[in-house]
Amino acid sequence: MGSCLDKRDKIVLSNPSLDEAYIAIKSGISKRLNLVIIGKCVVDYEGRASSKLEAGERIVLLKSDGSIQIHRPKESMPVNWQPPGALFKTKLEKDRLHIRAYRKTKREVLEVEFIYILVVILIDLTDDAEFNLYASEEDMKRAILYEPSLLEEGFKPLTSEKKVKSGFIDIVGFDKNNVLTVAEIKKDMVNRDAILQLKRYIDSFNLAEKGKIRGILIAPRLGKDSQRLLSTLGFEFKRLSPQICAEILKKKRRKLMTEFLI
Amino acid sequence: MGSCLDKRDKIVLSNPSLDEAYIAIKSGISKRLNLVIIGKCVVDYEGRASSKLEAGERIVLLKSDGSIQIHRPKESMPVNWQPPGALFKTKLEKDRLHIRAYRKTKREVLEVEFIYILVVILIDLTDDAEFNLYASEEDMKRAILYEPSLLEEGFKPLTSEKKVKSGFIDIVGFDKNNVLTVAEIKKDMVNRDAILQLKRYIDSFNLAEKGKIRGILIAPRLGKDSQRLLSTLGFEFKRLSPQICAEILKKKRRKLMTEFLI
DNA sequence: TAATAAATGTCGTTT
DNA sequence: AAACGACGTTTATTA
Repeated sequence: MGSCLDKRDKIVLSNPSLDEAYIAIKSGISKRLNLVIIGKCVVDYEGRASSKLEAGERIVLLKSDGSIQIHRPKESMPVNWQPPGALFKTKLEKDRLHIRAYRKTKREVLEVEFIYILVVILIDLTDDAEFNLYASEEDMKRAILYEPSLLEEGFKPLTSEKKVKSGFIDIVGFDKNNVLTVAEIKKDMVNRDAILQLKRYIDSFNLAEKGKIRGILIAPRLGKDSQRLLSTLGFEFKRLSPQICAEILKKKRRKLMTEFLI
Repeated sequence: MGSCLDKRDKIVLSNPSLDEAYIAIKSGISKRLNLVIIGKCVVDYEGRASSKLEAGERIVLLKSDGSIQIHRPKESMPVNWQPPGALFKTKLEKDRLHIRAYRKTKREVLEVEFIYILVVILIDLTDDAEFNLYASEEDMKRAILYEPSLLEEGFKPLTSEKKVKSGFIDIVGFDKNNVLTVAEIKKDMVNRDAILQLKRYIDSFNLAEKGKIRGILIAPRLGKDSQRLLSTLGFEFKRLSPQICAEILKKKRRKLMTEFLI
């Protein structure tokens, strides 16, 4: 019935016939778009367990990575789903629109059988943003500059960012024995790349200094395989979780607020 | 821009202005409808943890029970969410449409800040259907270990899992005549593969024992073609439905709870 | 590929 | 509201 087609790869159908919906959904799946389908359906699942959901009106999400979720009007979790990597097939049969999601690896099948459809949306979404739980690397750096003992007792940071040939160094300062110390922060596990990056930074200091430089990798975890490379290069690892940094920053904000009020 | 209003309590807006979207969303929240909002947004969460998601295009689901989920175009789990019982508030400010979901009990706040909106759907969905989940093979095994008579009167199971060369045996024990008994569970029909798997398990016992071993296949059904192979190998079939196991386990949970209280 | 541990787990049940 | 267990848990990491 209602249909809107824009410059963007987007189609919105309101109260489509099953035929119209079928054509749209089939094309959406083949184009790997994201689909939202709202309608009355029956859902069957067969795999690790089996389930049967009788007819009712639901919101179905098909994502471009091959994941599917069936949402009832209540409850935060989908009543049925299939993780990424499922293969979608759709067909029109006996006045029902079927969507199947297979997962070969686990031998799981999810089938949604639509009796009528209220809305169909096909849309191409762009989302490359970073998701930071607790604190970003930037936040971790801020926390260390505010509370240098997070890195080590007696650590004295220099300017927050020092440019060297190969990029920007996260943290530069002097330890309690006044030894030049360079640190690289990672919000996830330290891997080979992070260690080599720190090496490039340290190599870019001039030769005279190089012997006296401490290299430290700061991260919540050290990859098992990275331990050896770390030792080889003579670097150190300091465990620091984004959670703790987030709390330090929260405390800092509170402190600033209090001081302001005095 | 595009808008469709039908007899049913349903509104679909395609490419609305933030003002149009705001009016619709506000009314949808107050009427406790289900909302689907697609658009570019920034998401902040502060509560048990904290998180920040930079701008990107996402699908946001607001349900009538006060739950909210933000879905990125990939990944089956929402990147941010709030369980049922949250309080939704929306406001228009500085060319941004804000939606906040508070959970007083856990002191959690989720904020979605829309930069532009591609689609808004308000819809009243009806879904009173029953959802039935039937047991998995693992559940069937648990049920038999809890209530061995499901397999046979007088059956005494041994350890829950016995490792043999070819894998793990589902059930091992002694029958009422103290004959060693090995059972393979299938939640569907018994087929050729299941029977041969049981054979491999039994073959992996040492020769001296082998003569005295009973082999039993436990499943809701026995495949027509499998009867002959079963007889040839001297195995038996015990009908057991996942539904019954599911009920036994439910009873067990209740009983454990009661015993705990004594 | 399988085993193990953590999760803003969620969900139901009972205290 | 808090505690405990189960889940088609999911997700990530390690062997």
